[in-house]
Amino acid sequence: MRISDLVVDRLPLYARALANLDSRGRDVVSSQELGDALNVSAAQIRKDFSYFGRFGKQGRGYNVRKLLDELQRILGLNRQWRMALVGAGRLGRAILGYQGFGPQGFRIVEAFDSDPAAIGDSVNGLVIKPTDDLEATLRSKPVDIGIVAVPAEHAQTVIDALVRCGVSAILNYAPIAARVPNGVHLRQIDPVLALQGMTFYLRAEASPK
Amino acid sequence: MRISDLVVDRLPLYARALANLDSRGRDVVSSQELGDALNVSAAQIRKDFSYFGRFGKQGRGYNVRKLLDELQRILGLNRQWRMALVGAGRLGRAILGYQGFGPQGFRIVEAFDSDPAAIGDSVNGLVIKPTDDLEATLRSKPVDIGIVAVPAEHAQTVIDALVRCGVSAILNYAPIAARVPNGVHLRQIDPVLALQGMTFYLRAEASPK
DNA sequence: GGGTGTGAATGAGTTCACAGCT
DNA sequence: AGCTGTGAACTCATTCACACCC
Repeated sequence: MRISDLVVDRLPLYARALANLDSRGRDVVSSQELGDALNVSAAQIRKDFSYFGRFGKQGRGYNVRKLLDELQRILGLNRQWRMALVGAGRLGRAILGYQGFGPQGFRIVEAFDSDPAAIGDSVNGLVIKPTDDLEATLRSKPVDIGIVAVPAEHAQTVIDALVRCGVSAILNYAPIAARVPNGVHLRQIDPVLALQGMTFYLRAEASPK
Repeated sequence: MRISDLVVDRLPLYARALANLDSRGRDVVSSQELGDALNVSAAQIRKDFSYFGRFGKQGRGYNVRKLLDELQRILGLNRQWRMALVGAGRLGRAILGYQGFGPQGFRIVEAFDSDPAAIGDSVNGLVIKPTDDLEATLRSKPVDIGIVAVPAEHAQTVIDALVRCGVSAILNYAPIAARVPNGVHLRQIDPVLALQGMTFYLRAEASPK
């Protein structure tokens, strides 16, 4: 059975909320309560879970620990994921320094840049390699996920190279509408787009008369 | 008439593509061609535009410059937007240094942090003020948009403070499901969620037998 | 009583397909 | 001939509402 992207994208949200509850010692939760915390309807949550199994107990709710385990298994969060970063400029270095990936099992194991001034630098214990070596490096030591933080004009080229190395999930920070072949997953981090999506409403509301 | 969020979120994408075409000297484009470049169907694009007016010419297509102007007007991109950043740690400083906001009319005009060691630092010509002064500062010199880059545990408090100051659009980098009152717009930048949405598929595909 | 799991009903969003302008 | 603009058809997603179980 085909599960919608929208459903899949909500699962990590649920997992995060459950991890919070778990760390606070909570052991049972209802779809209602979970939904209130996440701005999602209780019915939505129950339906989403129902695609994967029956994890709750009628009259009681869900066991937090058990449900969290299930979600982590479903999402593949119970293992380490190896990532390669391409582009080690300002943005790339901020990504390298970001402390939020590790605890969630995401580890950057290679970093590339094409600027001779950057190559050889050691950031957070990782030595920056020349982008020219990307294909050779990733073919001998594959990664699961690619992170693209190069200027817009080079992003598609880099993405194509990653795909050639068998990377089938890419997190792209460059502001372009990237193309990837079927079977390759792509997510976009694009703050400007997010801002522009909001100014539409500000514009409308800011004119009271 | 009520326009869907999904439509609004595609408009900036169109605007960006048109700006590219314009800068390359192109002056007419069809919905087909625009769609091919963005992985959106031609019908979708025509329908999206139709909510706002009739911008094309049958048999010819759209005038790039004119359509871009219309979209910029609709999205409010033809003016400057004042933003306040809260949280000037690693992430916050990377945001302050990001070169992509300015050219699109987004300017960070205030930066706050609660760490005494950070307060007073000058980053990119902007002096970091204590978060305690946030409300006083923003009440006397309002901003349009707030950017939140504080640790998860403080994010909701900061968001509430911004809302009290009349900020009605917030870009949140903290990994929480934030709550905002009706009429306040919120977008989330959350790379970990994006990654976790992809590992679901990797997990499934990685087990061939 | 309380809360899940789930078909059925509703609602939203996208695509179709074609009339009509250039 | 070519491409827009748009109702109508369709597909996909969410909510409803209730049988069922703890």
